[in-house]
Parts: sequence; structure tokens; C-alpha cells
Amino acid sequence: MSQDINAVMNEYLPLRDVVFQTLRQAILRGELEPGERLMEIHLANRLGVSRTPIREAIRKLELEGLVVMIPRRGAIVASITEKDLKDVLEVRRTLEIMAGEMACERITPELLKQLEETGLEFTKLKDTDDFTSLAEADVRFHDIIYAAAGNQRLISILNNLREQMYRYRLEYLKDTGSHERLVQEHQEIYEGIRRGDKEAVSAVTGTHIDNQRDAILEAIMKTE
Amino acid sequence: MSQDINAVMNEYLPLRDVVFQTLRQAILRGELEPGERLMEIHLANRLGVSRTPIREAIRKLELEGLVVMIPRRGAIVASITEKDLKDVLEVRRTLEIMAGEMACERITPELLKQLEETGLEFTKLKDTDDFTSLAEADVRFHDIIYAAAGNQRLISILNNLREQMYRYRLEYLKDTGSHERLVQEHQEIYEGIRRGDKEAVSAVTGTHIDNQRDAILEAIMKTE
DNA sequence: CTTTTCATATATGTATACAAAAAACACAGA
DNA sequence: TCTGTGTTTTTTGTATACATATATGAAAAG
Repeated sequence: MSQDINAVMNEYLPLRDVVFQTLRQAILRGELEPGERLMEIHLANRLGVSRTPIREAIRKLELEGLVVMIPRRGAIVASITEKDLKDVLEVRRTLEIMAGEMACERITPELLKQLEETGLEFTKLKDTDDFTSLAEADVRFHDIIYAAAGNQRLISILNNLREQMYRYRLEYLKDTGSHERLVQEHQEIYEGIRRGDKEAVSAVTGTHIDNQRDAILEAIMKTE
Repeated sequence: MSQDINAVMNEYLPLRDVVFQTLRQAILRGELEPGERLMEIHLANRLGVSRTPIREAIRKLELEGLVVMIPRRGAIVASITEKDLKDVLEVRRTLEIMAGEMACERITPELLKQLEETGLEFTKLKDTDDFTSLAEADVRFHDIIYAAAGNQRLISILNNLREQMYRYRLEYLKDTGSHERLVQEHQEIYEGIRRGDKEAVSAVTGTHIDNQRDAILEAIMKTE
């Protein structure tokens, strides 16, 4: 019930937030390429709004680091260097391990069940070519672990770090050779959390991210 | 020289950035209290600018979580719950340890020297009542460790987490009884990094943050 | 043919205008 | 006194206007 009320209340979204999400998606998906200029009037016409919401959205993208401002020239899409990616993944590795270990202590039976189900879902998708659904199942799997860790700040930081790599995620999931390994890792992570075995979870999560890191870096090399 | 050129080039700051920094400081120092409304016209008059730069500054504060938006009502200063603080400190603990361990591997002789000097500076200030300088020295000490870790993303996240607690920092530094212990901990952290002893650095850094956590939580209890 | 200079166009930075929603208030009625 | 309702005020959300800085391009000078 209160959910419904909430839904009704949320049906209003300021234009600036619509624009923010739109531009954000476009950047993370690579539709707006690094170095590309974000010209306010152009975007305003394109999205059918005035410059004001565009500018306010850009301010948020600026703080998030997705665009960089050049004084009196406007915003350009930030380019990610290999160093940037390594830095992001290094921090993410640490925090994913942290989340996994905390989940060992704090996970509820409810969430544990969801984790198992999502793991199975991922397994089912692994041999299909529905990469989008596969990616979504992967996101859900990790989301459940974050939720189990029960630290809101950790969740937002991890989500942000993960999103930094959306542009590459689909790329590396297309490497179907790695799916078997991914399924295996998910299974081990689930088992570890179920047993409350921090050591095991920490180790598997570490290699999970390391593998991802290598795959992404390799994918980048190819495209450049 | 190039510093001068840079200074000249940076002499231009958009009003929105001036406003952003001003409001940010005011919130972090507690001059704007949690729950307080940020009314655009009022702020605009107060700072002598139009609503536009105010609004753009608020968008950044919004993304940073320092203010929360209420639809069609505007922005209010975000209030920090005890849970929020615990969450922040929990993540910060992990990342401070990460930074310390990375510093063990990557620190340069140059930075190691700076770390030693800043530690001594802190020691010198410990018995004075110049809490502001003491806090600054503490910030510098940790900044050097972050820099030594050599991960830009880690630096920005840690800075952000640290700033979340600026409102309380001065409070707990006024507890002069803890100064001796702080000096001791800094000394041990420095020694650990010098020796490249990750275990030691990790342990001391952990208790360093834990102590800070307890002090801050205690300070909050008192004020409420 | 290259370079410099000046005029023009374009885009940003800031201010203001306007519409609409929410809050505050006053007042009538029970 | 409390409640409900209509009105006014305030404030936000969005659009537009204006000034200025930068880029663009053509014409003049070398």
C-alpha cells in the first residue's frame, strides 16, 4: 500500500533528473564518446527542453567525473585512461571483498535464498546469447550481496564504481569462453557466504574481480 | 613558474563553483544545520548573485549527498544519522587500511620524508590548543599516505568520506586526552610504512579509525 | 602562400521572467 | 475551539534574455 503511495508520489520527476539519467546512460553505454562536446543548446533542442535542466544535469555529471568542464568552453565527455580503469577496479576489488565478508556475518535467510536463485538464473542464461539478461543477472547477484552487507554508503560507492565500467561490461561478457568460469565463481561465492566462510569468499571475490579486470583490459587493447 | 601561469589561469572561477565551495564549507562546518532549508532567493541575495549559480551549486551538493531534495520544496541540509556515520567509518576503515598497505609497497623516499615531517609537526602541536592546525596536520599526514598509494580514485573517495565527518572532527580533537594516543598511532603508522610492514600498518590504521569512531560517536551522544 | 587582424558567429555564464505547485493565512461555519 | 475552504504569498521548476568570451573565417599585409 505505502508502496503505491510512494509510486504515485514518485511519478513526478524534474526534467533535470530525466536529462541527468539520459545523459548518464548515454555516456556509460558509450553512445556519447569520450572527448565529445556536450553543447547545451544542441542537447536542449534534441531533448526538447530548455538549457536550464541541461545545465543542472551537467553539474551532476561534472561532480561524478563523467564529464570535465573546460572554462567558458563547456563540458566534454571524460575519457577513461587505462590507469583510471585500473584504479577503479583496484578499489572495487577491496570493497567487493569487504561486502562479501560482511555478507558472511549479516546475511538473512531471505537474502541467502534470493542469492541462490539469482545464481541459478545466471547459470541458466550462461549458454544463451542473451548477454543483456546475463549482465542483469550478474548485477542482481552482486546487488544482493551488497544489500546483505547492510551498509548504505558501501552500496552507493560500489554501484558507482561498477557503473564506471558499463561501457566495457557487455564487451567482456561476449567472451563466452569465460561464462563457465563466472558461473563457477558465483557458485563458490554463494557457498562461501552460506557457510559464513570469510576466507573463501574473500579469495573467490578477489579472483572474480581480477578476472574481470583482465578481461576488460584485454577488450580495451583490442578496440584501440 | 608554471605554478604562476596556472594561478593566473585559475583566477577565473565560475560563480557556481564559488557558491558550491561556500555552501559546502558551511554545511561541513555545521554553520548550516541539518534540516535547514536552502532557499534559493535568500541565498542569492545573501551571496549577491542570481539564482542560477545557486541552483547549479545545489545540484552538486545534491549528488554529493550533503543536501537532499524534496520535490517542489527545494533543498535541505542532509542530516547524518548515527547509522550513516557508522557506515561511513566502516568503509573508511577498509579504505584507509587499503591505502596504508599500498603505501607500504609504493611510497617514494620523498613522500616518506614528508610523512615523517608531518608526523613530527603533529607531535609538536599536540600540547597546544591550536586545534585547527592540529586537524590540518592530521589531514596532511593522511593525504601523504593516500598520495603514496597512487590511486586517484581511492584518493577522491577517501577525501569525500573524510569530509563527511568534518562537522565532528574538531569536537573530538578537543578531547586532549586522546592526543597522546594519536601521536603514538601516527608514529607507528609511519614506522610500519617505512619498514613496508603491511600487517602492522593495517592493524594500527584499523585501531586508529576505530578510536576515531568511538570518539566521534561519544561526542555525538553528548550533544544530543 | 602564409600570417595577422578584424568582423562575425557561436556557446557559455549569469540574470531575469513566467508558470505552477505548495505553504500560509484568513475567515466562515459547526 | 476546531475544521474546512478559498485566497494570497512564497518558492520552486523551467524558459528566455543578455553580456561576454572564444572560435571561425575572411580580408589585408607581408
